[in-house]
Order: sequence, then structure tokens, then C-alpha cells
Amino acid sequence: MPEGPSIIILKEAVKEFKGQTVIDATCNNGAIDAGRLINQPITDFKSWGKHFLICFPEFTIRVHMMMFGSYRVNSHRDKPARLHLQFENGELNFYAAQLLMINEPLDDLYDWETDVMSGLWDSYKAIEKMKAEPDLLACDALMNQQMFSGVGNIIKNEVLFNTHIHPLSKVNAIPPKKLKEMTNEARRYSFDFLKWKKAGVLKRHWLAYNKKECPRNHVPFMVKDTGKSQRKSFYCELCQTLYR
DNA sequence: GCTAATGTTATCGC
DNA sequence: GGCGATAACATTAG
Repeated sequence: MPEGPSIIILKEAVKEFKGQTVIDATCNNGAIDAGRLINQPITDFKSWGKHFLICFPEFTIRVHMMMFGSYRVNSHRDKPARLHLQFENGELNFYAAQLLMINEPLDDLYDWETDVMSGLWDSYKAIEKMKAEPDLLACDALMNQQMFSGVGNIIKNEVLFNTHIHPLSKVNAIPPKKLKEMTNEARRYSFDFLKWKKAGVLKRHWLAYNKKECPRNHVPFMVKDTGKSQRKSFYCELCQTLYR
């Protein structure tokens, strides 16, 4: 479920509850004190990268889907929800999500300019942050939530393939124009992801992620655990340049 | 039944 | 203390 665009879909799916008052709330693992939510109005839903934010007047609940999180709007599963919110006009349930109570103003916590889905996204900032890290690899840069908030492993692979950049390229060795292209593609592709995910056709548009061979020249993709987080990269040694 | 997967953080050992 | 490696959490499609 995760990656930034999926959180945008979630935000749209729950907008009927904006302004609604929580009439009952439960949390099945004690991560947050659900009692604090009761009789509180939801002032807004926001997102930053993969973080989904439920805003109340005095605090915010941060919901992170991690790998396996899911949600239901106006329905529920058999098992108890990690977070259950009941309203006059319906219910909202989260499962296997990581919850966090935030008591500070969100603007103190989040830099909205690093979120690839945000209207405030600043590509220049991402480039400056990348340049500041000497041995940073392209695969790690794209996965770095402080640089490309919302980008996950699928978007990473598609962006590197689309821009012909080898995942193990050193960011500082990538020519400036090319690095700019990669940075802009991270945002541009995220909106393709959003459009295709909404239409239920995301998988069929994958060119690299989980694919066996390069669609450009039909040689097998290299599949390697790359970078700090050792996440899978699918890449073509013929058409993706290794800058080093 | 087993495996791997759109993710992140805490902890361990050097 | 800093670093990387490892564990932990948790779900389900294939």
C-alpha cells in the first residue's frame, strides 16, 4: 500500500470525514491513547511523503502504513483495527499501521518542500541535499525520505530506468543536467503512479520493477540488493549508465 | 506451506 | 560514540 501516491489516494478516500467529530475511537495495541480523540473534530487530513496525518485542533495522529498497512472506509475486517474511528456519518479503520501521536505543530516537524507529491516540492533543494553527501548512490538518494519524501522502491526503479541511470551511480559523478532530470522524473513519475494506481493499472505500466528483461533491448535485467537499505534494484547494464 | 514484498526503527557488536 | 549488520514488526499474494 505505501509510497507517496497511495497516500494521496487514501487522503481523497477519507475526505468525507473532514470536519466530522469522532464519536468513538479504539486503538488495538496501545500505540496511542484513543480516548483523546473522542469528541474531537478532524480539522484536516494531510500527508508528507508516506506519512498520513489526521489533524485535530490540539494534536495530530501520524499513520504510517509501513509494508503491510491497510485501511477500510465505511467497512471493517473481522479482526480489530489498529485504529478505529467512528463518526456520525461512517467509520474509518486502519490495520497493521504504525501510529504516532504528534503534539507539535506540523510545520515545525515537516519540510513540505521535500515531498514529491506536494505543490511545495522544491527540486533544487533535493539536488543541494544530494550534492552535500559525498559518496551517496543514486539508489539511496531516491529512497532517502529527507530528499525524496514519498518515493519507494517501485518509483526508485522506474525513475532510474526512465532516466538511464545505473542505481549504483555516485550522485556526485552524475552530470548536473542528468541529475536534474532524475530529480524531476521522481516527481513526474509519482504522478503517473498515482494516475495508474487509481485506474488499477499500475502493474502493467512497470518497465523495470519486478521485470525479467529490459524492454528496450531485451537482455535480462540485473537484480541486486543495492545501497544502504539493500533494497532490490532491477537494471539494465546496457542502457543504464554507471557514473562513478 | 513457503517466500518475498510498495518500510522504518531499535538494538547489537565491533 | 559511530558505523553497519541484524532483528523486529506485520500481512498476504503468488
